[in-house]
Amino acid sequence: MAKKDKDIITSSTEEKILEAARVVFTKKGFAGTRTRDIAELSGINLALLNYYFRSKEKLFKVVMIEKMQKLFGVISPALNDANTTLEQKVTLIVNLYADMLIKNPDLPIFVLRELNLNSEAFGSGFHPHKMLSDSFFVKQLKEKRPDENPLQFLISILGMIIFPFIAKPIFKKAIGSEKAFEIIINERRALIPKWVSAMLRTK
Amino acid sequence: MAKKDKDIITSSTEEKILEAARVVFTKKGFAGTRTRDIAELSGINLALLNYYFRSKEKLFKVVMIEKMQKLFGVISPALNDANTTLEQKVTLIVNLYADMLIKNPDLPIFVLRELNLNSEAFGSGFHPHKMLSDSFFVKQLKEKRPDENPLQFLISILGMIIFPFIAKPIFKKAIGSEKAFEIIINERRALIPKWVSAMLRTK
DNA sequence: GTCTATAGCGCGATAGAC
DNA sequence: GTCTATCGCGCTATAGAC
Repeated sequence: MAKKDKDIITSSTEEKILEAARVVFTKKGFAGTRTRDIAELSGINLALLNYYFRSKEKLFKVVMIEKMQKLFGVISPALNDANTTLEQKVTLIVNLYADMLIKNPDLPIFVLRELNLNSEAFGSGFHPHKMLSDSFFVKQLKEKRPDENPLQFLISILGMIIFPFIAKPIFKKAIGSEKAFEIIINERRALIPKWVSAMLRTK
Repeated sequence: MAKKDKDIITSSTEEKILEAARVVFTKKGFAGTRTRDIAELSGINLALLNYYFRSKEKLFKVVMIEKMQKLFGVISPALNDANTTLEQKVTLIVNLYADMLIKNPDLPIFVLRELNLNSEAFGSGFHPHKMLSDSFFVKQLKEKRPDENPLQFLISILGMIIFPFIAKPIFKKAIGSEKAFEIIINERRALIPKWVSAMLRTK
């Protein structure tokens, strides 16, 4: 037991800081965030934040890794299920993302924003591209479409379900309320699998 | 002639500052940018930046409006051409975006990042959703698919062509070089129109 | 118009009492 | 562990000479 039992008996203060950090970093990005705002929101003092996490950057990295795992880990079980067809996997992936992203609409723009701003700083440790490329899903795509790059389908599927959350500020006015946005997303749960099936049938 | 001829005889200094501002703001975002960096890159002094643009924020807004027009304006002529079919429009839109985004790969993440960070600050003046919703392209979509929301197709088409540029840091390692990325995008010039045609034929 | 110098403030981080 | 107070730096913006 190398890590003590910090995972089980989580320090309440540490968790309060983390929870506030998640909110503020997500909303304002790393550069736009002031540690004072995190301290205030968590109801503790600025000094305590540095006592627990040493620096703004170290605190950010904890949040960033969490968020990346959330964004890419969600579909991991679906990608590698040997007992489902290609079409079933697409349906599952789309629905898993729809569920998770409706609850966490800012997650994709947060992760992709920070990855683009700081290309190298967070490359270590977590490799989403391997998770995708080595998946059973990609293997099935190759079998069905041996002459095409499976990445092309992958990009399209992820783009169709994730992009609306990133481009929300643009479509917001065309859509109206938050509720209307959710209706659009919920419609896509059925539309995208139907579309992808059609894409997989083209010659 | 209300605007003088500034459009023609552009002040060299002003343009030098603007050009540097485009580079730095795009790379680091508004919050991550220091006006000192812009001054240094443009080869002028920090004071001169404020002399021409009054403040960091005002300079940013100039750049932001430019970039938004570039991102959403490219397809404007294609969207409203009364003499092309739905399929032809899709092909044109995809190719116009591929051309422009290969030359400006950071443009989408820049605009969407800043719009998401500052939802209200840049809403005034430019309304991409109207450009899209009121277009002849959407009218044609409605005719072909009267029972479906044309926005659903629009989101998918834009997502398929724009998303890879936003998610580049993720796929980068799976793809390899910059050249390989461009090959993927160039393949999509033919793939996406073919796929969208199939989508439009589904029942 | 362009520069140097600096005002004035807000930031991340720390010292040190409790 | 938690606080108050403060350091020291770097930022945007401006004053003022040329």
